[in-house]
This record gives sequence, C-alpha cells and structure tokens, in this order.
Amino acid sequence: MNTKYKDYAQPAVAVDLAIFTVDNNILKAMLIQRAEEPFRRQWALPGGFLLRNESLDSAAQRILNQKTNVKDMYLEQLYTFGDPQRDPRARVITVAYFALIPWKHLSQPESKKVTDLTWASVHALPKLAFDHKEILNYAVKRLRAKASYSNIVYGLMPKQFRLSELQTMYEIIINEKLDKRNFRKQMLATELLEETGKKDINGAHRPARLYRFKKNKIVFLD
Amino acid sequence: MNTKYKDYAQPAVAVDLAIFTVDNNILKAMLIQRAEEPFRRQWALPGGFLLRNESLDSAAQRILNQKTNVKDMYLEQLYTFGDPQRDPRARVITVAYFALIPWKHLSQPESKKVTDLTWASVHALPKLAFDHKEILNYAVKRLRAKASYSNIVYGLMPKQFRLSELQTMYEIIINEKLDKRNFRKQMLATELLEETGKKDINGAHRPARLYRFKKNKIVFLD
DNA sequence: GTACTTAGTGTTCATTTTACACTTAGTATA
DNA sequence: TATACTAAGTGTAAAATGAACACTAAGTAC
Repeated sequence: MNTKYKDYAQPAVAVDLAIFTVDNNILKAMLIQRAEEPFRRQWALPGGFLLRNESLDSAAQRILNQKTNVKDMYLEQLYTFGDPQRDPRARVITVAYFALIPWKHLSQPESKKVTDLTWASVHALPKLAFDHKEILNYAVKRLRAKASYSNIVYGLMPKQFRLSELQTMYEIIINEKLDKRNFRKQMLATELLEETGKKDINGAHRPARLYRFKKNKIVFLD
Repeated sequence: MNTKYKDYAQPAVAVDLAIFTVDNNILKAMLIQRAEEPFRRQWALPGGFLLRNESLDSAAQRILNQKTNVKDMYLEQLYTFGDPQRDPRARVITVAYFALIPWKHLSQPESKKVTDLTWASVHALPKLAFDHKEILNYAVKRLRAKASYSNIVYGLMPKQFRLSELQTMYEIIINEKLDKRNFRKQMLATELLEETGKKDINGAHRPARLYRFKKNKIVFLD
C-alpha cells in the first residue's frame, strides 16, 4: 500500500430505506421530513449512518425498528449509491435497502402523532432530498421485477387474506389487471398458500375463504 | 444529529471485482495473490480502495483497467458486504462488482509475465482471503440467473462466433446441456444476433456461419 | 322473497416448449 | 478420386403452458 493515503476517500457510510406498503390500493413509500440542513424540511427516505460494530443488515433493521413497530418484515439490500456529489456536505455513500410492510401491521395511532412522517404514493412523489428519488425508483423497479418471478408480495399481505385481496395486491404491484380464474389456478398451483379454515364474512355477498402463506420466506418460481 | 459522533463507523470503502472469463470451456475468475498482510500470499479478488472524487463505478472501472487491457467489458454492481469483522485490520466495507471478459480479448503475453495473477476455475477455487469466496459464489449465482433471462453472455463472447460456440457458452454458464435445434431457433428468434457474412473454415467439416451481437448491451428477454 | 354483491369454478383454443434424426459441406487419407 | 470423418445446419409432431371467457353459489340489504 504505497498509494498516498490522502488519495483515499474517507466517506461516511449511510443506510437508506425504501419502505413500501399498500394502503387504500396504492403503493406507498415512507418519507421523513428532514429537520436539518441540507434539504431542511424536504422529504427524504428514512436512513441513518452506519454505527461501529454494526453490519449493514443490522443498520437497516435498526432504522426500520426506529420508524415502525413491525417485526419480521421483508428486507433486502438494494444497491449502493456512491456518486461523489450526492451529499453536498461531504462524501457519503449510501447502501440502500428496501422493505415491505403490510399496512395492517402498522400501528396507525403512532403514525398519526408524528407529522414528519408520511406515506406517499410512488406515483405522486414530492421533491425528495439527495438522490432519494433515484433510489426509490430503483426500488420500485426491483419490487415489480421480483413480484413477477417470486412470491415477494407476501411481505405486503396481512397474516390471512382472501384470494381476491392477493390478486389486487399483485395487480397494484405489477400494474396490470389479471384474470381471476387464471390467477387462482396459478397461485394455488404454487403450493405456497394454505387455507386457514376461516371465512371472511364481510359485506353483502358470499363469504370468502381465508388463506395464508405457508412460509414467510421468499420463494422463486420457475 | 445529536448522536455521539464516536458511535459512527468510519469505515474504509473498498471495491472488489469478480472478473469472469471462459477459457478452455471452464468458467474462471481472476485472482490476485496478496503481497501484504493480512492474508499475505493468499489469493484474493482484485480490488482497491475508493478514491476521493471517484464514483463507485469509476473505481470498479479503474481496478479493471489496472488488471486487464480490455475496453468496454460488461460491468455491474453486485452487492455490498459490510460485516464488521470481515477485515481483521479495520472496518472495511466493500462494494463488489462483477465483470465479464471474452478470453480472446485478454492479452495472454502480459498475463504470463505476472505470477501474482491467475484465472481459477470457479469449481476448484483455492482458499481465498477475507470473505472473497462468499463474494465470488454470489457473483456466480447472479451470472447464472442473468444468463437465463438476458443476453448477458454476450460479455463473454468474442466479436464473432459460431452458433455452436454460443451454445457451449450458455451450457457452461447455466451448467446444463441444450438441444442444438431448439437453441438455434430460440437465439435467432430473439433478433439479437446478425450474421457477419463470414464463415469459419476451421477443421475437417462443413464451415460455420459467423454471427455477432447487434448491440453490445444487456437485453432482458420476456 | 327479490335484488345485489363478491366468491368460486372448467373448458377450449392458441402459443410455447420439448423431443428427436438426417442431410450438407467441407477436410483427411487411402 | 473415392471413402471416411466431422461439425453445421435444418423441420415436425407431441406435450405443456398460458390466455380467454361466463355462469352458479352464498351470503346481506331492503
């Protein structure tokens, strides 16, 4: 190592999260209003700096726990953004993660108290701080892609659900209408679901069987 | 930012590369023998530290240029590894990339001079420094996956090639035999190839048409 | 009890994928 | 120069998959 040390970047390392949920049939991402400069009062992805003796995954999990009270959500590393100019203060590289949370699992009262946290439709995002719009768009792309070759949407579903709710979830993510009969055939053929035995008696119509995922784990379909 | 600054990690940021080629029908990765501690004289992935004012992509490209004389090779970010214990010296997080190089494009004379560089079969790897075996295995996995839903193998092919050579390349990457007629039908149906008009007259048999990729760019198949 | 709503179910047709074997065009050599 | 050898190049039928499509079932509301 005979390169001059001064040539090495001494970046801070941040972890930023694209946390998704589906509320009211709209795919939304969690945004935090910044309290400090730079980008004071602008919306940004939840994030923070990596701590000593903390792995990247742990940092992502820690930030997630700070903002939600949900356990066992889907979380995966997305991409690392390291443009030298991405933070006006100093050199910061950020390891982006994306997470999925079922809307029902979020404690609504808590998120109502805070005004610096919002869930914004990914189709109508405000101006975002840093390169966070790029990160978020990349996360949406990844989510869409994975929805089409895995069961990743389990991360957005409540513990039990009607098949029609699952279909709607898929339609929201991949952004196209699906055929009811084909969808049911295909989903049941994956063997990833099981009936809970319970029925959802809600509304003036035939009750629906409730299903759950056998395993809360991503599975790739062939 | 009222967290104590001492709590923040001040990691060095490295960029490590899994550089693949196929030589003698074997998928190989470039390894460098370390000259210094830690892991002195052990094999490791080529890599280096991120410089000031250098993006992650640029750093990867720079390291690639140091080790090869090839331009325009396929390069993509793979994953970021940040276990606090992954480097015994200090906290180092590494952004891993993977690259593809056609064997023919490598300048053989140069790589013969150096003894601290080798191309090792990914099926018979020596002990590797740090967590580089994990990184390399992850890269192989990614390459396999992408080969099945994109034209990524273009990055391993010479400028022009016989269809049978392309088929062999696919077989090496995805590690299974393919049907000649079906393979040809499917490849030509993608419209990603074009005939060069030339023929490969080599060997005691019918000459083969030579093809090339219309674009040196990854394309995802449906 | 009639209207309304969503749940739940099969079949046909089109498309895609798979399996499979012989002819072609050159070189080597007897 | 005829024969053997090698890899190149080609089509079809069967099977599996995917896409399109409409009615009955089981509850609630009025």
